[in-house]
Amino acid sequence: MNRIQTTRVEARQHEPYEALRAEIARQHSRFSDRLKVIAEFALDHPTDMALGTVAEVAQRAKVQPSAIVRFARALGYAGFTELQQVFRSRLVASVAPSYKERIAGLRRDGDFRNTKTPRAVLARFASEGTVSLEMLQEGVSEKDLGRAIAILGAAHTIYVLGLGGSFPVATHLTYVLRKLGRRVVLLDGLGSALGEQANSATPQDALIAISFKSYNPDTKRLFPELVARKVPAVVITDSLLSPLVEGAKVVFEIPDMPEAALRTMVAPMCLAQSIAVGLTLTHD
Amino acid sequence: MNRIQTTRVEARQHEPYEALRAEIARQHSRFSDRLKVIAEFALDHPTDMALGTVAEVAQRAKVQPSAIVRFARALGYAGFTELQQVFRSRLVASVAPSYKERIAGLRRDGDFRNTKTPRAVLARFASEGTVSLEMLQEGVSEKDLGRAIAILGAAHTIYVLGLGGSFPVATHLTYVLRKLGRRVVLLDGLGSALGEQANSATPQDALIAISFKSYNPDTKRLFPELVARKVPAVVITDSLLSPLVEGAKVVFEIPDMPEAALRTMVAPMCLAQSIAVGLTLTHD
DNA sequence: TGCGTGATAGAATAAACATTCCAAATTACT
DNA sequence: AGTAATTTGGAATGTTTATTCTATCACGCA
Repeated sequence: MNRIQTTRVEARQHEPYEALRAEIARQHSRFSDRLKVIAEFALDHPTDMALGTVAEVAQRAKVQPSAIVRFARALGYAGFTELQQVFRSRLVASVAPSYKERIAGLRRDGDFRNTKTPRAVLARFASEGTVSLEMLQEGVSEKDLGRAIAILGAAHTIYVLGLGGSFPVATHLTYVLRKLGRRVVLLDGLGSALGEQANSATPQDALIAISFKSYNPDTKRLFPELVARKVPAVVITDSLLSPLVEGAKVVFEIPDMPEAALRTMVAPMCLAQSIAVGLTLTHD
Repeated sequence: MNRIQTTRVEARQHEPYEALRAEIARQHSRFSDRLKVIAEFALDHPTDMALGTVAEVAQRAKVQPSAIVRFARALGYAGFTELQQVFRSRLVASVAPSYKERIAGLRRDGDFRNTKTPRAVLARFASEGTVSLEMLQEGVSEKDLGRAIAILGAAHTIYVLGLGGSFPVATHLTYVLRKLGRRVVLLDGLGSALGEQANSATPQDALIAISFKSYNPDTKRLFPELVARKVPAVVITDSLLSPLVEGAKVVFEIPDMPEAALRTMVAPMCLAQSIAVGLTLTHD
């Protein structure tokens, strides 16, 4: 009985499931013995109801499979399968809403669809940026950050690789690192000397590479070379399937947002800055 | 809100699913075409993988059911059913919004003040970024945006001036503008030729200049020159007392945040991007 | 005690399902 | 260019799974 009240708080999020709970509670007294057993089991073990087969649920609830089906029918469903969908909706609702769902939520708030005025464009990019920052905060682990900082902190010289759309991130990172007194080489490919710029990198140095879809060809080419030369690499990219993942010591994954008008560099910039500033902590 | 954050964190700690993600990423390059498609689908739609039947998943991923099974076997599982258990474990792990998580969430929020761990640094910068994006949205007027876009839209060539800490914003703006097919000159001072780079600017062109405290000396010198030559100027800076204000046609003021550890370029980046994309609207 | 009503267990059945198999197609190799 | 090897699509297969059926059981009532 308590159970029903306490979960009420979340009722709005998974409506159908909560409605089912209420219905089961309401009908409980009218049920036959066996149905009562099943009703209690269902309220206590919603996850089992969602994922188990009829036979499994029956065994756990210590009843016959047919009783489970009768239970579903008693609640007005065509069969167990239909009832199970409701329990599954609870799982789906509880899982961390993906980028897609969050954006969908945002769109409902603002008038995102009609990106007709400059102001709306700004609003859209600002919102996307906010979401991406939130996701960044949640998605980056203390462990990865620590390892990245350790690698860069131990480096004699830090090589920064970020071309094309990622170049602003690279320049910003370079700027901050230099402000903090680090030796930094920005691999900017100036004079088509990208390879030569990276020639002096050794295993005592470190590489931090930034690249997103569609990955810059020069980045794609140079990164494996440096990895092959045993230069420890920290990577900021958009997918574990990125060409920069193989051989990297640490990978920060910043997934792209679906339906984004244009990739926002807000999160990568923020992460880069955090890594750089994080370097100062180890030296206190 | 708490729930979302904590489940994300837990998901990362939750071994089997994350291990599977890593394994899929590791093997991705070795997979055949069809298997690659499925691998990407699996990473993108874990919930579908958890709850769907082979036929459903196959349909959604636009492959044959048999390919799904082959995918599971390629990863070392006996079949799809076994693979699916791993995806289901993610759902199970994400449910259970117990008091445990709330405590974890609260502690993170409490950690906010003392910026001692890399994670706290990230949290701080991300929060600052979020705030600055909100303020940007509120502080920028439709009118200024429209005027800035009109000026840049009418320009034959757009000159972008942003040095020092603002250089990343300048490179990003340049990148986006060029993607959109604009003629852009990035005044980067390469080879100490800043003045020469700007020589060709005329009143038919436009200048967009970005600079923040402490204002870059070269920017401070060059900007008035261009204004004197009647090049219409749009400015992004931090104060109306900035050296870039005099002579500017439009000024976007993005004040520095009090107690900011380091100026975040998040808002300027976002504004720059919005202006650039806003240019496309007038041409529809 | 005997009859009737409804519940139940367990087997029977039918549907859904994952998996396997094989021919065709594509790719790699000689 | 020809052959082997791999990949792929789609139907066939065998298994699992939900559902239905029926005989039996429990219980209330006269």
